[in-house]
Amino acid sequence: MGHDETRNGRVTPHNPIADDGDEYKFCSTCAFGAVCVGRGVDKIGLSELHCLVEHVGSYRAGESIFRTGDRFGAIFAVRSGTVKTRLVDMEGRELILGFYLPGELVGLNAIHPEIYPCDAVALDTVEVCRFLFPALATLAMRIPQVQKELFRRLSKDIGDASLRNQESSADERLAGFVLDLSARYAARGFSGQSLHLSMSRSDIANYLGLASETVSRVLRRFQDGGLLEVDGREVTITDAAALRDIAKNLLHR
Amino acid sequence: MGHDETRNGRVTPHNPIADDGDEYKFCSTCAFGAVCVGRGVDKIGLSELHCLVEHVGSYRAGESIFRTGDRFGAIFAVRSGTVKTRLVDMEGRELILGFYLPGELVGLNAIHPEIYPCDAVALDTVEVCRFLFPALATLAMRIPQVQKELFRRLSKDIGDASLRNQESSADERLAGFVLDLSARYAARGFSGQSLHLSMSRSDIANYLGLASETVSRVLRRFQDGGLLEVDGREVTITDAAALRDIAKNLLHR
DNA sequence: CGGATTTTTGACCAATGTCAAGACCGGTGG
DNA sequence: CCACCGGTCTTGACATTGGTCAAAAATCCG
Repeated sequence: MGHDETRNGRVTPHNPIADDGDEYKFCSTCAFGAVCVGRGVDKIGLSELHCLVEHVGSYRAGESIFRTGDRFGAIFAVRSGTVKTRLVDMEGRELILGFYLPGELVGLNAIHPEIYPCDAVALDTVEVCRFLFPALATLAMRIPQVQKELFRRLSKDIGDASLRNQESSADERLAGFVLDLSARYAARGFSGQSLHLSMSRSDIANYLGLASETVSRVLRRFQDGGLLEVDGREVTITDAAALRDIAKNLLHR
Repeated sequence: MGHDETRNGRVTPHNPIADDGDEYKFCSTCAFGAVCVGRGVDKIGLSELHCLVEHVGSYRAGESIFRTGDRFGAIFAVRSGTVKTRLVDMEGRELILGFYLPGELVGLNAIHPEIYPCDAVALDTVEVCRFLFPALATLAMRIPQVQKELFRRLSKDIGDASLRNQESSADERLAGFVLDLSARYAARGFSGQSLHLSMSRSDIANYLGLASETVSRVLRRFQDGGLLEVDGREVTITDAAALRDIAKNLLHR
């Protein structure tokens, strides 16, 4: 197979993977880490949460974790790899809704319609934790921190999604995109300095509402301007301040 | 004051207002209507929910229901009028995040940061119900339907917001905008045929990521093409099918 | 190595933004 | 009642960003 070779050596930022945790520690990059780590969930609550989780995968690049129209039954926390969510319209065009890194939750938008309203597709080798939603909701009724964490995650996704809607130039979008990815890796303890884009240029373009040619051109311009180094899908940020300055109009968090 | 004169006569689609309901019926357009109406919430749960609500208002056009940075304490259901949420950046430019009609919930994006991440501003005379969030969350731990309804609303907002992100032409956006408003009025029992835009052209433009001039021009073109009648802020849809056809690429719900 | 796919680059063009002027509309005060 | 005023809306002329098309280059993978 060879797709998990990075697990043997040093964990690199290029293929971050959450450790498995145990009943008391839980996965360090886990979606519910905040619930468990140092926030006083009692051991019983924690182990109940742990019981409810099921590790699934690996998925290979291109495989679906769920598909549009599937009955909603669970939300998924990414353990390793990157997931994209997308819609495909009748003409076969794709619309990318989001990218999910280790520690992030996929499927929260499916609670309402009770079917998954999009596909979730692995961009590389992906492992996830599955939380059966009815069980999670039941647990949330007994453990306030679980309920709170769910509300928090849902609310955050609303804020993030609505912030993405602002009109802005290609430069702003790209700068914002790179900084956002960087911050999200950094938040989970990985390098925010140099990052691997698991998605194609056209996925990025689609997600940002641009043409893939534009993504290429802007990245090149950023590189020429010394803001970052681009080598294929490896990106190293060399002037974060300048990027932030370009993206500043995207009034973030 | 005279700002609530419409309550005396026939309720018009131009200033829809939710009725006050009672302990068992609840406001007919209430945010939690679905919880209460015909879904088997027991009378105790219902009256508890009712106790927790506080009617506030009226706000006049331009007044704020909450402001960016205020400590988060409550979510608001619009009872009458229209609310917009917006950010204002350092240069004083506005970014419109959304419009809220009677029956819709404002403030769900504030749960996560625990402060309101935007202003909520009345566009006309507005009345709201205030739900103190801690109390609501507590109630949600005892009444499954309340919890479920909260999850549902949060999840729906994620879906709606992320769907707004697709790149699309000015025509598609405008057609989609009008149809969306129309459907939302219709869902609450008001006329979806003819509607009043409580917001200025520049608010619409800002929300859709367009210039206000473009909004004017597209509306004019739609009118010339017989798709709708525009008279200032009054819009009557005359060819919904054609509008749907234009907006079809925005793969909706 | 060879074919497929992705990415880059260039030339061109259209959609939409910007700027500016004028029309409209509602409210106010003479 | 009318004239004026401020804001909003519309319309026109023009500029610009970024999309489209096409081809070359790079990369991937068997």
